[in-house]
Amino acid sequence: MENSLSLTEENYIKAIFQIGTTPESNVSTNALADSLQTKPATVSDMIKKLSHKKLIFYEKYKGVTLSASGAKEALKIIRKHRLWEAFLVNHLNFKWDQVHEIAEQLEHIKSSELVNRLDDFLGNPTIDPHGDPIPDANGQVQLGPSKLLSEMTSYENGIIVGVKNEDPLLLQHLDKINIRLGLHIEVTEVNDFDQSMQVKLADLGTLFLSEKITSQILIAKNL
Amino acid sequence: MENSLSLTEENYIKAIFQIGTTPESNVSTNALADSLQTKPATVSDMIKKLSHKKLIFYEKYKGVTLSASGAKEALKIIRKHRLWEAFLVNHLNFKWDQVHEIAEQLEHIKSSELVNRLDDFLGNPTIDPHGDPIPDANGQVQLGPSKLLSEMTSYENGIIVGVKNEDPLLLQHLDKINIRLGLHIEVTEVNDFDQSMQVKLADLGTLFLSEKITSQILIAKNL
DNA sequence: TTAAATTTTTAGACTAATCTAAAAATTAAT
DNA sequence: ATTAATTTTTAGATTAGTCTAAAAATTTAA
Repeated sequence: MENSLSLTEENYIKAIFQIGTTPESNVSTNALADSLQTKPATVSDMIKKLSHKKLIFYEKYKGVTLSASGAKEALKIIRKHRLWEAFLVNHLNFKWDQVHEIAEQLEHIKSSELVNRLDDFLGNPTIDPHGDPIPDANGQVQLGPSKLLSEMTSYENGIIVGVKNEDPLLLQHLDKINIRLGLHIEVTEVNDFDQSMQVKLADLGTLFLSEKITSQILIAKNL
Repeated sequence: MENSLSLTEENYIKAIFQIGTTPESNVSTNALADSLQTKPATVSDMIKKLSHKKLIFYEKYKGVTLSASGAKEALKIIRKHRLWEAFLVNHLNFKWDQVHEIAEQLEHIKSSELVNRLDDFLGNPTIDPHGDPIPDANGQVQLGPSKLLSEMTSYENGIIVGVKNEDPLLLQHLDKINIRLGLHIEVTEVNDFDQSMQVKLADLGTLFLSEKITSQILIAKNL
C-alpha cells in the first residue's frame, strides 16, 4: 500500500494515458519525451522505474502500455484535473482557456476525501468546462450520448461503444475485420453515392465499410 | 524576476517565519531541523542557499532572520494556507481539525490570480477557521481586537500593539525596560493582591510590571 | 576559567530526476 | 538485402535535497 506516486511519476502516467489512443496501443519513448518536454534518455530511465512498479508494461524498443493499476492512477489524476477546472470556471469565474495550467498543479494534491467532497460541492458534474468527461470515484467514465457511425462525417472521431444489432453474422464479420468495442475510430472519407466510408482504426490502419455496417455501429466521444 | 521558490524553500521560509516570535528574533538551526523534520546538517546547507538568495540574514552559529523579501514570501504562503483552510471548512464541510494537512499542499499552488479570486469567492475573510488572521494581498494582517495587558491571565500571550496613553514618562519608562510595539509577550504570573504581573518577553526574558503599567499596554493575538 | 555539553558546520556520500554524447537496435529505402 | 535514417537505450555527469559521521564553535557549568 505504500505506493504514492511522485509528481513526476504522475505526469508520466497521465501522458501515457493521454497519448495512447486505445488502452492497448503502445506509446513510444519519443512521443513521451515530446509530450513531457524532456529527453528520450530521461524517458527511457523513468520507463524502467514505472515498469518495475508494475504501472506499465514495457518491452525494449517497443513502447509502453498502462497496466490496470497504471490506468487507475491515470484516471484518478484526470478526474482531479477536470474537477478542479470545473471549480475554477464555475466558482472562481476563470475563463475556460485560463484554467489548464492551474489545474495541472491542483491535480497532484493528494487527498481522496478532498476530491470527493469537491465533486459533491460541484454537484457531481460529468463533463468539465471543455466538454471532456469526468471519471467518477471508481474511474468510470460517463460517456456522452452515442451516435451511429453512419451519421458521422469526415474527420469526426470517437470510440466504438456498441452495435445496434446482435445479428451473429454482423458480429462475426466485425470480428473478422478486427472491429471491436473500445477502439478509436476516425472517419477519413464518406462516399456521397452509397454512403460507404473510409475509416481509420487505431493501430489497424484504414478500412472501407458499407452503409449496411456503418449504420449498426455506435460511436461515442473519446476521452 | 526569475525567482520562484521551490516547495522545499517555501517550507523553510514558512518555518522560519512561524518559529521566530518576532521579526527580529534569530531562529536556530536545530529549531528549524525539528520543525521541518530533518537534520541540522541539511538545514545548514539550505540556510546557505536561502541566504545567498537574500531571503534570510545569516551569521554562522547565530541563527537566521527573514529579510524583507523573505517575510513577504512567508506571508504569501500563510495567506494561501489560511484561505484554503477557509474554503475547505466553509464550502467542502471539512472539520477544522481535518484541514491542516491538505492546506499544507494547497499553499504551494502558484497563481496569484487564483489566490485573489479564492479570496473574493470566500468574501475576503480576515480570519481562518482557527481564528488566525489571513494576510491580505499586500501581506498586511488585520490584527484582531486588542485588549489591555491588565485584563489577561496566566499563560495568555499576544503581541504588543499599542499603549493607551501617550504620557512621555510612561513611554520613556517602557523604553528603559525594553518594551516596544511588536514584541511578543506572555503572562507568567498574576499577583492577586496588587494585580502586578510577571511576564515573559521574546528574547528579553522575564519582567515584573505593576498594574499601573499593565493597564496602559494593548495586546493583540499573535500571528 | 577551564572542562564538559551542546550546537552548528563541514566533509563525503546517496537518491531522484535530469542532461549530453555515444552505442545499439529497429525501421525505411534504395 | 544491405545501407541509411531513425529510434531507443546505455554510459557517465549534474543538480537539489537529503543523510551520517566527524570537526569546529559556542554555551554551560563546575
